[in-house]
Amino acid sequence: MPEGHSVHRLARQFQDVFGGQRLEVSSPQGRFVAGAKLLTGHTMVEALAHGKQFFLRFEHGLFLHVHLGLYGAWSFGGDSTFTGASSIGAPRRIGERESGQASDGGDYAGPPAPVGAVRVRLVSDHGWADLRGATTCAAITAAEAEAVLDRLGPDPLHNRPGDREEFIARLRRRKTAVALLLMDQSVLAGVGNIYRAEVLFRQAVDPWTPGTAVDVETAGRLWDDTVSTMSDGVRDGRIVTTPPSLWTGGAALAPDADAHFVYKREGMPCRACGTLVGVTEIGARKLYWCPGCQI
DNA sequence: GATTAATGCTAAA
DNA sequence: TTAGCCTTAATCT
Repeated sequence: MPEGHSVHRLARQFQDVFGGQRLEVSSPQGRFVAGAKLLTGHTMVEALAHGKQFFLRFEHGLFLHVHLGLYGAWSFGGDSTFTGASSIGAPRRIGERESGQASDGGDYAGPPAPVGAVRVRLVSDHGWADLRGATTCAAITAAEAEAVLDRLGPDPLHNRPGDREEFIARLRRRKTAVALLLMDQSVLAGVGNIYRAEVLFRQAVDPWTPGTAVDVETAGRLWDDTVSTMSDGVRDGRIVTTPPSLWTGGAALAPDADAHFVYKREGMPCRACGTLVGVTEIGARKLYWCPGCQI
């Protein structure tokens, strides 16, 4: 379920806590035993994210490739060089949250016994990470990693030179509905169902507009707003697309009920115009939108 | 205790 | 277009 911002946070956390560390790699669940053998005992030199694809590069040239899919998640723990145990990925209660077994003392005695179906366990001298429920988990070569990246569109969280123009071109090349194109990872890498709905609302774009009918200026605004809202998501560790003025009680943090404009708000009045928010299925996913604002 | 839905994607039909 | 993947939390009986 995580969108791109969660995967970028993962890459940052893996770089911080495992970068340059020699890792023991195992598969308590048993489904990744062969891959684990190829990686165990090697040093993780770099953690990378592009869209929702996640890679760990090891010093001998192989990569661990992970895609969390709909319900994958990592959980962590370790000694004081870790910021405390946490989990990132599918919601374990509300968004991403601390999983509660932080060990902040200096008496780290190794990882706990695996709970549930742990596909991969990584263990360093200072901590551990467990992966559950991922769609993709593989040990691959540099060429194979390159092939995965080649299929993807620009990632708004990288926002490299030329990315904005590339997105605009890819969006306007196809007559598919813009709501589908925003979730097409070859057009835009990292956006999922929440950012899709929220950015379309914020930019007042009709979700059924064909890509070919989106003007350059509007396409540019979609990119810019995606960069902005997803960057906030990386910083906050949750998706908040509403401004503080809409948070009840003047709260410093957005209450969950106030965090979105349309996502999961079907039947409730639009925060801007009062029209009831609608929901429909498109591409086997739910699309939320305001029939009043997004003409 | 059983069922369903979820921030996703692939491959088969 | 549909089934399936494989996990958890929330929502039912």
